[in-house]
Amino acid sequence: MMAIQNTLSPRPGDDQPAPGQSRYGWLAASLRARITQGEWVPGTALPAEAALAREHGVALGTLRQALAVLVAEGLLERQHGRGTFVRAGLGGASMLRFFRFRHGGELTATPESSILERRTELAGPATSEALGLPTGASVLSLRRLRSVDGQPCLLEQITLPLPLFEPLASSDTTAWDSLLYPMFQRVCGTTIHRAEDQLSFGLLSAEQARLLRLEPGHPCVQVQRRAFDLSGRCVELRTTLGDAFAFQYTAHVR
Amino acid sequence: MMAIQNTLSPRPGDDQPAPGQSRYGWLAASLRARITQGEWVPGTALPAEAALAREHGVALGTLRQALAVLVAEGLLERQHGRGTFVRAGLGGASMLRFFRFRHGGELTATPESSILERRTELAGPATSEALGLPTGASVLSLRRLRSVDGQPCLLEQITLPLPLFEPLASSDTTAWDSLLYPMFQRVCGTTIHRAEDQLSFGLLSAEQARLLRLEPGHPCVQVQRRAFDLSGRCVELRTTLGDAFAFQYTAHVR
DNA sequence: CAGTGGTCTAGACCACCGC
DNA sequence: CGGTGGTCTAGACCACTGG
Repeated sequence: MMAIQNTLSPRPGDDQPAPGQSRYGWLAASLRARITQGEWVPGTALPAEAALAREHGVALGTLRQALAVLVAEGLLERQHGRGTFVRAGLGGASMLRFFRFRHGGELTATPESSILERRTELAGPATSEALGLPTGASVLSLRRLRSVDGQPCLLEQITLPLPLFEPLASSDTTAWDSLLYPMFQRVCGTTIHRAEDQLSFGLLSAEQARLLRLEPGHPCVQVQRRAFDLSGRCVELRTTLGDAFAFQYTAHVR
Repeated sequence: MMAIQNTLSPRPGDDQPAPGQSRYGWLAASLRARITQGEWVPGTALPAEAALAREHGVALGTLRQALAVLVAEGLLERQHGRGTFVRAGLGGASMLRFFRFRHGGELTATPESSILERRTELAGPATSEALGLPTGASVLSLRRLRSVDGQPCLLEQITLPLPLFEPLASSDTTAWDSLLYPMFQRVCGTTIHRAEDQLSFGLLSAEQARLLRLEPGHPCVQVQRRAFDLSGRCVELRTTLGDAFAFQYTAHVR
């Protein structure tokens, strides 16, 4: 005998769970879509387990398994007794995980930021490939110097896809926040959810050295970042240079 | 009314689960202990879920939750249809995650190894602290050069606690494997389960440069490793130096 | 085919949070 | 206190692995 589908069909339109997938996997995908499409904004709470389970016509355990997937992905955060929340994006000065700079005596929380240059330009083949843009698309190109106590410490080159970051193409750069990601969120509605940072080593060019107040040829660490939004799309390319002697990072193996 | 304990008491000696802990948490701790004490050797399979659940007098779901904890810790590995296995320790040349060296044209799998020096010495305060040894304990100190195609690439200083690594104090170092961790496992019965690598930057001393066939003052990356066995005890300290221009690493943020 | 882990259910009860 | 997520049970059935 055929399995009964469910006498009261859940959420008209997303009835049938399993082609080749598990039910919780399909459920997770369904919830993921509702999150990335902004049905629940970062920081807000989802409906309770029981409500979601009823809505989708599954057992509590199955729903919990789906939520566990999204928690593991870093999309959700659960708090006992309070609820299930969509996680806010990257907040703090995440480049500081690679460098230690002194502010007076203590370690810095957030360096100051100053935009040296802002240009609209056409993306080269590598850039448009990385950002998933058509060839010849427009991007916003930024050069930025970050300082601690007026002392320059990090030099950055940032590339942003342009239809998306249009609001930043004309606003007053001297009024920008020192943290870009929360501003991306507020001004462009784009949440930076995760990033991949590729570290390598090099020597400063004359111009780079001048901006960082170091000697030409001074050793530096280069961080090449690709940052992704909630839906997994790459929405920022960034190259950061900092004094190699300020470099410090701890990696965990296995 | 008091809860009935379980008419057939499971595993005499470890009856009572919950002081302040969940049952699965306590179960996980119990299984973790049996693993670290060698009841199940790395690579071997545990009894089936059903058997373990019966043995401990818990429901299947609860036992699965306990196993999930140990899987997340990297202690166990589960394979659908095959079984649940104790994971083997770190195997490959894990330092290569930080450097790219060329072997002919391709990237290297495993560099050759040569022991430059082996000494038994007394641990200083920092060393005995890190290894959890009493002050004045003996340790084995190694200096080791690793090469690709006869070209030196990594210089290492390794410190091992001595009662544990006694078999290595006298054996012929020229016969040692190029990978130490599998040898630790085979010869000393110690499994290296995880490690913490602290990266920083520096310049080569004259002697270091000579061994690596670079110039004195050449930029280098220093990896300070603390490696841990299955029970979480630190059993190796290692400092590795390599050409900064060969450095490359990708970090994932959030 | 027998044995393993993976999925799913429908409940009960506990622990935490905030009002 | 009511609402939230966390723990636990006792089953049934599915999917993969190996002989």
